[in-house]
Amino acid sequence: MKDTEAVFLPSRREHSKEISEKIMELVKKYGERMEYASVDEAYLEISKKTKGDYNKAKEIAEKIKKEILKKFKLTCSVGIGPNKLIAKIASDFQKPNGLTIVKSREVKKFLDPLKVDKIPGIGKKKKEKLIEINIMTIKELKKLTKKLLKEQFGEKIGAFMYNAARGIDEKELVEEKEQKQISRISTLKENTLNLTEIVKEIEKHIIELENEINERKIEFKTIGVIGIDSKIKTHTKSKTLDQYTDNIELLKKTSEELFKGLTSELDIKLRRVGIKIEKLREKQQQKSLFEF
DNA sequence: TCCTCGAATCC
DNA sequence: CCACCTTTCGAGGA
Repeated sequence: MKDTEAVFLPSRREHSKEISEKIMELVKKYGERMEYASVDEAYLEISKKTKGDYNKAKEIAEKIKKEILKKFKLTCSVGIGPNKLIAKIASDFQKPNGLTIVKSREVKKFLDPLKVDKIPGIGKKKKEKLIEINIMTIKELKKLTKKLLKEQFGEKIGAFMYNAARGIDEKELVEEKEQKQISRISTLKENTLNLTEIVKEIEKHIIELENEINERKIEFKTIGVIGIDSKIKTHTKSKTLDQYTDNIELLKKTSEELFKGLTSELDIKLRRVGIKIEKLREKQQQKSLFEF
């Protein structure tokens, strides 16, 4: 049984990605601009079309939901709001198959009673830290000063939390996001620190990366390896090359060296190992002799 | 200011 | 719920 599942998983993922792309295409026609947030999430800008009329926005949302249901037999959840943050929280509000509208003047009323972790970016850790100081809801979160939030959570995250609690989000839609890294990670059959075993596992990932690198004609400048030990602690090592490359042998060699360094510093066995390339760019035009 | 490492988040 | 994947941030050092 397990084997069967394993065989079907990759193809199913491919398939769902295809469907996702078709749905995204469909959605995009309803707005002015769209941001692909993930395989099953997108932001659609309709402010010009609706000119702030939420009734119009609602009609659009209903049409989208209907068309997706008809063409793909799938339901989806939609959130409508004055900015991406509110739209996102609204879309999470009723799931599945929801449609939540939050007008500008309703933002405060909508956010106040929600638990802090409804804000995207506030997960388990920040939630716990806030609970420590008796902050559970967004209304309570607003009692904290920007200064305190920055001290406790850092400059950027603190400012973000301060604004998010007030429904403030000025971020524009990003239509074309460029991917910044490609990684693969997997769980070992048995935990180990043995370099040969690890390299064997990483070999598989490198083959996958090689395909992607070739298909997309990209180059990378940084190579990183990651190990997660039996206590679920993360260990990483990375190396930035002095030039961009698409050399797979170099990727192999470098990752092995990085793992050599990584494992030598550890006395706890690794459970999962992975590899990543970052600082990506389109492969440059072949240099002409002249340029060379 | 860049690099490295790790934590946290999300899907 | 877990495994996997991506991104972003922060700290510390070069």
